[in-house]
Amino acid sequence: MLSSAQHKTLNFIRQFILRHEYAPSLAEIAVGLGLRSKGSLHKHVQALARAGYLTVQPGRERGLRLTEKVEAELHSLPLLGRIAAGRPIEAIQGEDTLNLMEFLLGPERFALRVQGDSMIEAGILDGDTVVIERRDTAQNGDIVVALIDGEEATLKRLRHKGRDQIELIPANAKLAPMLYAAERVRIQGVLVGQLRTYP
Amino acid sequence: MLSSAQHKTLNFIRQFILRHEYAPSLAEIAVGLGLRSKGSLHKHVQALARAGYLTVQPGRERGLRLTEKVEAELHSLPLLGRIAAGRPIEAIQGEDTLNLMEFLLGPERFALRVQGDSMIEAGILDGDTVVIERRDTAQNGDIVVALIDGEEATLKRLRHKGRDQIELIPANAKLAPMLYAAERVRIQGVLVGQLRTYP
DNA sequence: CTTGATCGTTCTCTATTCGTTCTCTATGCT
DNA sequence: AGCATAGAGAACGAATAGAGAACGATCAAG
Repeated sequence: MLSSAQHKTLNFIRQFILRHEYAPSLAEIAVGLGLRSKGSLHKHVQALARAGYLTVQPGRERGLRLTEKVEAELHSLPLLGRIAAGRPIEAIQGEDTLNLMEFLLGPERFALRVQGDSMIEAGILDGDTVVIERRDTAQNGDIVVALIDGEEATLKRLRHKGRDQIELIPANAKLAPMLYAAERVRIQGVLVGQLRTYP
Repeated sequence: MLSSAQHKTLNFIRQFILRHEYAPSLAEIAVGLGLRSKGSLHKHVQALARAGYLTVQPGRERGLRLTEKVEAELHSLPLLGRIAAGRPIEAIQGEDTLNLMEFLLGPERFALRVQGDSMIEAGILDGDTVVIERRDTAQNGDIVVALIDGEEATLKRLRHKGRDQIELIPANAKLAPMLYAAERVRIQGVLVGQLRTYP
């Protein structure tokens, strides 16, 4: 495992390479990390090379290369910034890496694969994977996994109607909301995350 | 069996590693647990090591490591199955855990936060995070990060029109496709993944 | 080929962080 | 009471990080 300083160094290098398409010099890393000398930096880089995260071409200027191991073993991706139509990618200040684990993992969470188009207008498509946090209550507007009559499970937006009715609302204009007596509906969990891969 | 204090200690260490990708120091654990000294913590850590939950590299700073078994739990979610309207959750045979790292991480990938609604009909909403794989070519139908005139970056679906024109197509009926001379458009990467969290 | 700026490498020195160990005290349980 | 467990606090030495300077290699421009 990497020390704190090594970790920061590696992340900076990763991000620099993605932005510039060439490796940073030691001095540039030092500036980027707020250091005033590159003596110790050299040690960190060597340690990273020894640990297999990058290769150095000794003596060569900007001779750092990332290994494939990096992304596979770190849990994070460089977060380059914000993209909006019509503007260049802007850096998001204060955030530079996205820790996927922290982003989606947690106690009492599980994943489900979504089938069907009933939540399509909420941006949840057929084939997406959703992350659910196990909970037996939810608030109006939450998207929940609900079990109806102990038989049918479904992913819908929830609304409490009065004291003892529950409405499950699909996000699809073609489908109608469904109204149930509260005792027929058991909430199994609340949607907390979602992910999708593209082929 | 772990004592209450040991359990809290282990949980904190797991959380810390999840967030930082390196181990906490004893002092950091102490702060995290609300302790004012690290004397007894040392005992707990040793006990956890003896019980097989983690290993310590004696003397080394931040020398705590989670055991493989503990770490594997940390990287994945249980994948309970498939959910569709009108049926109970069905197990997906052959798959029972979802390893987030394999799912979205990979070499030459980075993340961007999406701003705007131009891809809303593709299920990409304002505020979503997209995972981009760096590539300079793409196929028809791919969703790409394209740099126009070296100035504007945008996330759109790509279509080659003839030999030297490129069309960038938003997924929003309110917006029109844009046609550019091929040399004005540089492809920076291709969309390979997407994630979203719900509050 | 020569030149000069850039860059990697190495070394020494210093400050800080950190693990480890002890002692002492407080608390809960049988 | 007796015992096990937990925490406070201090002290020590080891590990680590950083500053700063010096040197020689690298590389692009003339």
